[in-house]
Amino acid sequence: MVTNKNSNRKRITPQRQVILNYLKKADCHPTAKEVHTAVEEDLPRISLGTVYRNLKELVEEGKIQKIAGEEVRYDWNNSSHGHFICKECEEVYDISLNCEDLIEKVQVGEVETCQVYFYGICEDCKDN
Amino acid sequence: MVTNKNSNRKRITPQRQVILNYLKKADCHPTAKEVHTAVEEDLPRISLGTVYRNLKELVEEGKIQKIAGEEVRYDWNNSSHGHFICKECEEVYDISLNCEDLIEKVQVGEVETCQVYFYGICEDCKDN
DNA sequence: ATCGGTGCAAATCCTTTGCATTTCC
DNA sequence: GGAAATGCAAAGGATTTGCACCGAT
Repeated sequence: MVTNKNSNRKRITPQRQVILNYLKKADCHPTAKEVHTAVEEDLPRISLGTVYRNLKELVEEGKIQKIAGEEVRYDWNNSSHGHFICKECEEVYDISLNCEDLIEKVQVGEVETCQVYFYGICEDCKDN
Repeated sequence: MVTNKNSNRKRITPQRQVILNYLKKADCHPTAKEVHTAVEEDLPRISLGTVYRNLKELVEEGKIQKIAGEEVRYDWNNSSHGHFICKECEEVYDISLNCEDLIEKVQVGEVETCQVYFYGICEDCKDN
């Protein structure tokens, strides 16, 4: 089930490439639909289904992160960080933190990825 | 937006009561559908829509937690803790940890709730 | 020629919602 | 009595999937 390096099963398609590149450059946390809209500029014929398929695989490969807030969003940057999600405007902010300390506490299994979510009202919304 | 003690707007219905009691007693992390199936024993006519409505309100009141893993699950226990989610069997384990330390790092807004997820393979699955 | 990936559209699944009815204060 | 909650069924939205076709090895 694990991808075998010797097998040339997985292809790097332009679609996959464009999606990953977009997520790398984007300093936001787009939804699948937003990714689709964005990559359509480069690949006008790309379908939403393909975007979903590629996002799923990129997550499984660990190249991107899936953020499960009120809406599902995606994030490049597999470095250790959390997310603050504003209940008001639904904006997502990156929060740098060290997950290693947390992972140490886990005994029930081997941790592959760690995600931290903070929910609240962001400063911008509080000021209004 | 905060529930006003003087207003008698919110009713404590048997449905709400049964749902909350079930979550309190259950030492698992049920999905909405599982909650529905469970409470049907006490309230045979309860609808899935009502379960969703009540779960949503209980989350907003802070009485229960919504766990957004691969599937959405619910959890009583508002004490500070995280969840380990097994990629293989999808079992959810409680991980006790102190969120306060994490919350201190957040500058972008006031944190109301904090959730920590660990993904990996649990010991049970690894042994097989 | 083959086999994985794609586009398209239909199907599926989860959750929300409208509305008539019931329930509780 | 009247607001709020319910049950039911329909609607909505996000994601997945089946299938014929395309493209790279």
